Amino acid sequence: MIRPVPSRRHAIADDLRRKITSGHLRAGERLPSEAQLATHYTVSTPTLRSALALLQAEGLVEKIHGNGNFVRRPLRRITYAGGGGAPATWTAFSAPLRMTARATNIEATSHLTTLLNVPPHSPLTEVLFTTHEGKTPHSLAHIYVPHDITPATPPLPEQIAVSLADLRPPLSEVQERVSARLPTHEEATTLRISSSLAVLSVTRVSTDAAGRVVEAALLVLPGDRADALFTTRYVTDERSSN
Amino acid sequence: MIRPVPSRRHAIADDLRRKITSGHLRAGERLPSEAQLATHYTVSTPTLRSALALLQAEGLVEKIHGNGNFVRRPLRRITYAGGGGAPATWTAFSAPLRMTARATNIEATSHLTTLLNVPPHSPLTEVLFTTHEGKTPHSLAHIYVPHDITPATPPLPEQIAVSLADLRPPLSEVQERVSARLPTHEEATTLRISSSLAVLSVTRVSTDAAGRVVEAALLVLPGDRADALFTTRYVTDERSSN
DNA sequence: GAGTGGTCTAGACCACGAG
DNA sequence: TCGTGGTCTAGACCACTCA
Repeated sequence: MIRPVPSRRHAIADDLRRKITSGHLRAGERLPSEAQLATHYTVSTPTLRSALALLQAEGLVEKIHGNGNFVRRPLRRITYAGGGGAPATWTAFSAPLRMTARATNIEATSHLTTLLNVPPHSPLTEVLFTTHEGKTPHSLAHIYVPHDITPATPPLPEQIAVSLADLRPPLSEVQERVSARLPTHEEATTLRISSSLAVLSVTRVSTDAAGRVVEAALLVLPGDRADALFTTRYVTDERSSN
Repeated sequence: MIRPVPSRRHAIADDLRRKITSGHLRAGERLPSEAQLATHYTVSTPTLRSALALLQAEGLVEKIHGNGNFVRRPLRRITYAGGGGAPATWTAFSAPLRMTARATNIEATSHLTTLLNVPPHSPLTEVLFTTHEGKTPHSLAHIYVPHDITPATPPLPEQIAVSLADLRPPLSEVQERVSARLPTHEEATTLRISSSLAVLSVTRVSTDAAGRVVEAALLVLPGDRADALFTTRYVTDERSSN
């Protein structure tokens, strides 16, 4: 049942992977051109390219059109902390990364109406976040908040956190749906990842005590450097202290 | 910035996708052979195959070597309910699917020792679960339990649930780490999915009130038909400021 | 054995990036 | 402009499935 022929592209990918992980090829270094590699391994270009595609899908190699193939720098792993949590951890990323935000006012359409449980054309504030480590993007987030909840002033993530923490009917439930999929073309280019590298997609819906959806967030995290952590604690019924 | 050339393979994939979703090609139906499709679209076989690879990665098409390409049956979506929860929902899947289990006694090695926080060579019970809908596998789970916790009798999931629910130091914390990645070759063949289809990987660690790890589970779910749901409820402190 | 998909070749031509 | 990767061709041969 086990395939005895590892196929050339896997053999080549294994060899290159070993050279990368063992340090013979260093982070950020440019690989020889595909033509050179093809002659070195005595395979045709399509075969060599399929070998590189494997490494690209693993996040080990980054291809830059017209420039070359590069050993991907080992990026800091980021952990999305689920469960909302205290306002201090609302940004939900364990490490402080450079963050950019851009806000626009939109009207609810299609799936946003069902997600936020609002009538069509309701005014919403859409905030697009991206986090970066250096020049490389780390994550992508679309956050939607009903317009009357958004502070009129700059929509930084902390602002939203404060707004949500100060809600008069306080936040009562956070629901997070997590799925794994391949990125859309837009996500792949924005995150600078291969379109064959899996992404972690988190849809977060926060509801206040009155049952109103006060925030919906669509997060996209590259699978090779991000994961999500959910911790559930049980209060044992023997009301065990603090 | 927008690519004006949709490339042949995308055009072909779009056409086939439309035919599938619109019902012109029905679920379970076999597509024309790759050679026929290639002549129909007047492209070479590698080009046509790369178009099929796109659909395969989306979970729309299943390739069966030596047999043909088939329209994938729309499978029931399964939702993994996070947070452990009551024993009744311990199996953590919303729909009752056919489930098979196989148990073996092993000794803790490498990352299992760190995961379960036990010394090397500790006796463990490993249970391998697979869930099926009909003939197609739906999920894959490796569950590890310290040997002295496992009931000596058949290791069905309910048994484990009961064992954990009856622990004398009760279960106090469940931690779940979720990531998105491509499947290993073994996972891809076991789940009968393309190795380019993302999977959702959940590592669950359950700890009792004494701080002992009583269960570790490694779950693998196909990204095209599974997601994980986490719900966090807040006990609102009613003397909040106004 | 007939027909299917899986892998690979040895080129060609196009699109992009840097100098 | 030049070298890079991106796409595609028109085959060949192998491996698998089913009758």
